[in-house]
Amino acid sequence: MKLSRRTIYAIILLVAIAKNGDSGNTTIKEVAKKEGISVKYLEQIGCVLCKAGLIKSWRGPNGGYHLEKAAKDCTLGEVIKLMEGEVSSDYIESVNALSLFWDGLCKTLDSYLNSTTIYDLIENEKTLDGVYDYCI
Amino acid sequence: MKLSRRTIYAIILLVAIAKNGDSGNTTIKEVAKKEGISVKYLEQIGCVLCKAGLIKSWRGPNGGYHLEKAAKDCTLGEVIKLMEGEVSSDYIESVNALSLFWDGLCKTLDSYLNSTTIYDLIENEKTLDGVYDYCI
DNA sequence: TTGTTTCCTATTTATGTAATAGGATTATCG
DNA sequence: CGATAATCCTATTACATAAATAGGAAACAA
Repeated sequence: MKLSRRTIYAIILLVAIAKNGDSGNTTIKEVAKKEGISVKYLEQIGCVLCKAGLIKSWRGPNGGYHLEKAAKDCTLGEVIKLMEGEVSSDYIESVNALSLFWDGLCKTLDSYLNSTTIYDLIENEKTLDGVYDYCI
Repeated sequence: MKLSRRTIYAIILLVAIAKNGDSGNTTIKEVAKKEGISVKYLEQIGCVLCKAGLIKSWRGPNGGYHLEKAAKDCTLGEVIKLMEGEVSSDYIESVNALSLFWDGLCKTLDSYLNSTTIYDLIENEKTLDGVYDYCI
């Protein structure tokens, strides 16, 4: 019942890319440095996100990443499923007493994760940082 | 986002103990054999549950376990928290964009886990096994 | 051609789970 | 008392996965 760093890094990367929007490319090096993450490790994660079609990449100078779809359409459920893999329940499903409970748990989790997007995270962050979209 | 075997074994053990009720003691050996779990491993788990006050033990011949409180009052939240430990969120909490999301996730999970009890699991199992409390 | 970026693959290191092992303690019963 | 049967305690091993490191290949711009 925890999120691996791999997944958290992926989310951090997506948030960084989304924040830049179309104003420019986001590079691994830049994000890794700012967040104190290993460049080589974050590279691998960028690669996975790209293969899965969540982001689009360009190589070479001025290269980097863009989001493939709008931040509002990128759910955490999608990201987490990609990074953590399918919830392996091979053993738990063989336990009769637990199968209904487990199904319910998965549904509860999914509905929460699929209703939160990268866009939401950026909004949350703004609130915490005391930056608002409007002024009085 | 998975349950360790340790936790599943603990739940299996609690269910077995609850099923016996006051009709007799439940032993590790008996449950381990029936469920195909290592006796020595299940012993360790029984010990943890006992220390935490979820079950009560007697040693020696005719020894074994009883529930410490009613199966309806034994929530899975309690059991899972005990076996899996506190959800370690040391890193995730330092990520501003994720803190609100994480809080919400924990609340969602807790409310589901705390609303399911060992008693519920036994009822679920009965349903699956085609055994009902009443007949038409 | 040089430099900068993503991409690919292999290897190491660290960590925690699952299981094994051996014995100590407690209690029953003949 | 002595044999037996159960929980309890602690240490160690085996295994899997996560996290990180490493070296270079491919793509691209100036």
